[in-house]
Amino acid sequence: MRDSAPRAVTAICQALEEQIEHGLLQAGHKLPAERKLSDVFATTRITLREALVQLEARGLVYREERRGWFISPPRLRYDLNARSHFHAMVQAQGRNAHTELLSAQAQPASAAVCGHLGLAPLSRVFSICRRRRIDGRLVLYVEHHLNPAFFPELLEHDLSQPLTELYARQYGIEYGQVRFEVAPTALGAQAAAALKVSAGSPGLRIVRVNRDRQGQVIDCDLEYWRHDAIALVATHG
Amino acid sequence: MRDSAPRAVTAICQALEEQIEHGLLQAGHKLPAERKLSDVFATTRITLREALVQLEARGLVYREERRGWFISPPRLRYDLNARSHFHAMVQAQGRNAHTELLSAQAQPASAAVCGHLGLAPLSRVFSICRRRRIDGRLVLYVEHHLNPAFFPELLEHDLSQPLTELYARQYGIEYGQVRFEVAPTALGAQAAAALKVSAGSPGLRIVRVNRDRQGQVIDCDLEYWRHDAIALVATHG
DNA sequence: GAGTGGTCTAGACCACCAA
DNA sequence: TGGTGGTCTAGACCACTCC
Repeated sequence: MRDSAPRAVTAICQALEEQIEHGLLQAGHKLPAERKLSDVFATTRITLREALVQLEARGLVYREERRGWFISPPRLRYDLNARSHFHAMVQAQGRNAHTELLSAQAQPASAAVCGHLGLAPLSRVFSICRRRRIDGRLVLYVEHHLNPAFFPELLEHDLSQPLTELYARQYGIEYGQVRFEVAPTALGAQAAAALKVSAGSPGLRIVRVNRDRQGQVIDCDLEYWRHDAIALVATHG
Repeated sequence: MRDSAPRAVTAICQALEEQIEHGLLQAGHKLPAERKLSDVFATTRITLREALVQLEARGLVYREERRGWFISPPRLRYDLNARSHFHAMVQAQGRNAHTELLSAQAQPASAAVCGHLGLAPLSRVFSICRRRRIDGRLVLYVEHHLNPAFFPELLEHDLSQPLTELYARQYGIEYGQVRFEVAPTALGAQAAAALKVSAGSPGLRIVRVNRDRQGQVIDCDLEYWRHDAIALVATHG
């Protein structure tokens, strides 16, 4: 409980933290190479990396696979009450949003997805995978799984536009009730690769199950966020 | 992206995972010593520990400071819509809840707490620190900060009982609107010590700002959860 | 091609927990 | 008191990024 002689890791964390707080290192700025930093702090790479991993856990720095360590930008505020989509949310906070389509296909749904959508096992669904950036930084890997009953000929349409617009314009569907499930977990292989983070790094998993105005489940989203990229906000009562 | 020869860490993770899935290792069960495990997998402690840290990030195992590694129990479902308190929530899920009072005092509030409560800087508040267990496992460190205007002579009362009951019985106060802020982060020194986890391990921070039926802010809670102990659930619209 | 991060080895000492 | 986890050292090789 006592720190008579503070650990090396703690000392490194505090030093870097102070630099960040005083603005000497700014959001998005790249840190020096690990070997250089371990020289600066007169320690080994292993020890230095442990300090960086702790700062990563606290959300002060992040890494891009094989590219190095960077100073984290502020978290996006994700309001569960608001009915807005990613781009609107990001732009409302004065930041730049970008979405990239990774894949779109009809395929048999996983057991979990069948459960969320209330479909029979092995039902086919439309699955759309995308990744999203805020100010250029990869922050979100998301799989949309759509109940095909509501979306005939889905794959014929332009899927690079916001889905909510496609829903409204092509199918006359608008969101009603939304159910969220949120749990901190490690990013799986797919999400990690898409976000260019090392497999097993911490993330936040958000499952959205969306209903239309009549209360029917129309689709579900599996979102995998960099853990330090968002802060959820919700009001109840 | 390819795993021609899977990493040692990955192989260890998969082996342990399989044991857990097949029920050979059950919730709460303690794993063998790190040195023994590193022998079993013919690797070094460093490598073995990295595998354990990854499983920890995924919520499959957890550790208690200086006591070893254990298999994680299922997550508690924390329903943001429900108005129930910790004990009711835990018991409703067939598990055993326990609360321990760590401290209770009147003190100047931090800047963040003043902001949440809408008080002038350096206002005095009642601060109550507790830690909570599920089935004996430490999972939550929480600080309650109460606006003293609503709670005259608070410290005279029995603070080991559920606060909601105290509010209702002694002060005639019931919760109205609740606002949540949720962010994954590392556990701070205080929370880590209280939960007996190594400082800097991953956690989930939840801030609750509670209003009464008239819409006045009466208190706020700063909750620090073991990251693998809960899954949030919320419904909107 | 140089330099970087990702991964791994083979030890060591200390503080603390349990017996 | 013996064994454990927490911490740290001093290297190494490889795959990839970036120039």
